[in-house]
Parts: sequence; structure tokens; C-alpha cells
Amino acid sequence: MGTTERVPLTDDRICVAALRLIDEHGLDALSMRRLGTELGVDPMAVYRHIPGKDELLKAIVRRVFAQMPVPADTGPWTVRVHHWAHAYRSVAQAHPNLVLRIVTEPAVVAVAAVQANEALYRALELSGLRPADIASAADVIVDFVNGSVLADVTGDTDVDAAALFLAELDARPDDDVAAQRRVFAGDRLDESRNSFDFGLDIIMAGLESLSGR
Amino acid sequence: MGTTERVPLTDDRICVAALRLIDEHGLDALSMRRLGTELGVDPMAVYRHIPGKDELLKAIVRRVFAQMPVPADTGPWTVRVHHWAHAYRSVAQAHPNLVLRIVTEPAVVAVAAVQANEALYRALELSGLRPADIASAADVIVDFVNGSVLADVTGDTDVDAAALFLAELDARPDDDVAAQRRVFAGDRLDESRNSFDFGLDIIMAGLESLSGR
DNA sequence: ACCTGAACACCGTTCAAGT
DNA sequence: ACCTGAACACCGTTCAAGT
Repeated sequence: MGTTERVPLTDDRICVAALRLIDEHGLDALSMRRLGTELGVDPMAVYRHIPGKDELLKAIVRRVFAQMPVPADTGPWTVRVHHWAHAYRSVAQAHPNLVLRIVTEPAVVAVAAVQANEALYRALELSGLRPADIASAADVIVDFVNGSVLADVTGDTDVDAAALFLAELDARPDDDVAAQRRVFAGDRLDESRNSFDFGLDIIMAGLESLSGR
Repeated sequence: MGTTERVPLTDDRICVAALRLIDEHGLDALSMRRLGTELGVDPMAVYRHIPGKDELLKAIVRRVFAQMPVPADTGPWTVRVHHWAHAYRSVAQAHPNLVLRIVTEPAVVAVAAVQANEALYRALELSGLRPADIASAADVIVDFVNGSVLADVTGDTDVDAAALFLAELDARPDDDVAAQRRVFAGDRLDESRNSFDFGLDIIMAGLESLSGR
């Protein structure tokens, strides 16, 4: 009973409602009109707090990035990078329908990345790489994680990507896809178990062989 | 004077016009109505050839992927992977406004990937990796290239991401961003010259240290 | 048989009018 | 001073009506 405001439609409430809409019904389901209905206010009331839909999405992404857990600062640097990558990934996977925007909105990512990447840079400082290589290494890791997360998230949506791939493989003349036939001869895609951790290990093995050059 | 059809609005003409709209005015500029106007036909005439907007986008992406140049099958496998990655990247960069869809549309990617990835698999077969590792290696490379291309393409749009990053870095308390301050102390981001080729080299160095395990 | 365009159920955003 | 909602300029898609 402190304030006399009656549910005053804060930025907070707006973002939470909008994010719920996105999480539950997809990115396309977020419309200013539907958001208004969801909040029980006039569709235009939101414009009192946020300039437009783009800004709303930026605010949501900012908020989601802020929820990224800070990975533990313990263990060898390779383990710390794994921790960081999984923390980053968990944020994206918590809101799959938003991931495209997370990975895409450059202004937001620039700001959020400063916050999110600090732990990655701390880990990489322990690797023995030169500062310039640390920056490049961080870029490579971030790009890989973004690509990997994106592949994860888009897979879920509607179709079984693996099945489509195998069907397409069978439909092609032998000569066009000979190498892929050979690679997938015995086990057919079943072992896509942990391409994420594998990729991180590969990248870090590469970095180590570079630093021991 | 062969046929009697008067500019019969083929799938081809539709896709070309739609892609031009996307390339020149952005993904949002593609609407079924505007496409109709562009083609000089009734907005609904397109539906005679393509079931809806989603299918139109899939057709466009398929078409763009088909334009990917087949990289030369010569030189050591590491060079071939570089060739492949640059060919893949060139396709995406030829149509920056479409990249999001290229990377995102799972059904399309599954089909197009079979065609695009064959050269990558051929290169990786020369690496000495076991078949299961070849598949994982291809995943890692594709994910990295996707992430990297995406970062490239979203950067162009509206703001200078590097400037935003540095501004945000300065705005933060020292303790929050100490590692990033140290890394970017001397040269400030100027050397982001070729993070793409660097990343590929890192990944392949990692793969080599794995295969020589 | 083929095409058209009116109509439906939506959008984001502006702005005059109300309380 | 604050909020509302009518209005504008758009959407994708359906479907009855025309030729």
C-alpha cells in the first residue's frame, strides 16, 4: 500500500509481458496491439514508455543478456571457456524465439557483449596468448558459439533437419555427393551428440598449438 | 515470337524480382503486394505460382545457394577448406539482407547444405581424420562460418559496432571490464583485419593436433 | 479455365479529441 | 497533464465474382 499508483505499467512489466509473448507464441506473435491487450491497456499506452517496437526489442534483448550467469572463475583456462560458452548458450536457449534478435541486433550485442564477454577475456588471459591473439581468439569463439546456438535453435522449430538432410542425400546422383555418402556410410548422423563441446575443444587445441609456436 | 504467352510470370521472374527487392530495400521491403506492383501484375497473381510468402523465401534461398561457386579441388586440404569457406561466405555477402534467412530456414539449409557442403567434405577427407570426426569437423567449420558471416553482415547495417563497444567499455566501472581494458589497451580494435581466416586456421590447427593424437 | 480485386483480419504509428 | 481510440497507410491471404 505504499504508492498510490494503480499498476502503473512500468518498463519492467512491458518487457516481461512481451518476452512471455515471444517465448510462448514466437517472435511474430509480438505486436504492439497484442501486447496492449495482454497488459489490459490501450494498445498505444506502451508508446508512453517506449518509443517503438524496435526499442522494445532492444530493451528485451538487453534484459535477457543481463540474466547471463557469470561463470565460475576457477580451473584451467580451457575449462573456464567451456563454462563461459555454456553460460552464453544457456541464455540463448532460454529464449529460442528471441535468439535471432540476440545474435543479430548489432547495437544491443555491442553493449551486452561488454558485459557478457568479460569472463571470456579473463579466461583467455590465462592461455598465454598475446593480447592481439586474445582478441582474435575471443572473436573466433564468439562466432562459433553464435553459429552453433543458431543451428541448435532453428533445428527445433518445425521439421527434423537430419531426416531432410538424409532424404536429400539419397535423392542426389552419386557423383554429386560421393564424399558425404562415404562419411555417413556406417553411422548415419546418430553421433551429433556434442558438436558444441567438440568445437570448443578443437578451437582451444588450435589456440594452444598457436601459442606454442 | 516463339510462344504466344505474354510475359507469363514464371517462377524465375518472380524470384528475381523478389530478390532484387530484398537486396535493394531490405528483407522487410518484400511484401506480396509490392512484389505484384514491381512485376506489373495483380498482387494476387503470384499465388498462382507460389503457395505463399514462406515458400517464396525458400525458393529464393534455394536459388541463391545454387549460385555458390564450386571451389577448386586442388592444393592441400587446409587450403581447400579456406576456398570452400570463402565461396560459402561470398554467397551470403552477395545478399546481406537475405543472410538471416539463409542461416535460419532449417528446411532450406538442409537441402542446400547437401549441395554446398560436398566440397567441404571432399577437402576434409584429405585431412586424415576418422569419418566420425570429419562430420564433427564439418559441423564446427559450418557453425563458425555462419557465426562469422552473420557478425559481418549485421555490422554493416546502421551503427559502427566497434565505436559502440568502446563507448560501452569506457562507461563501465573498471572492475567490471578489467580484462577487456587490458586486452584492448594498446591497439584499440584496429586489428580486426582478418578474423575469418584466423578462425579457420585455428580450427584446422586444432583438427590437426587431434588427428595426430 | 483463368484471373481479378473486394474483403477479412490483422499490422505499427500518428495525432486529434476527450477526460 | 494524461490517456484514449479513431484514422492512416500498410500487411498476407481467402474467395466470390467476373471474363
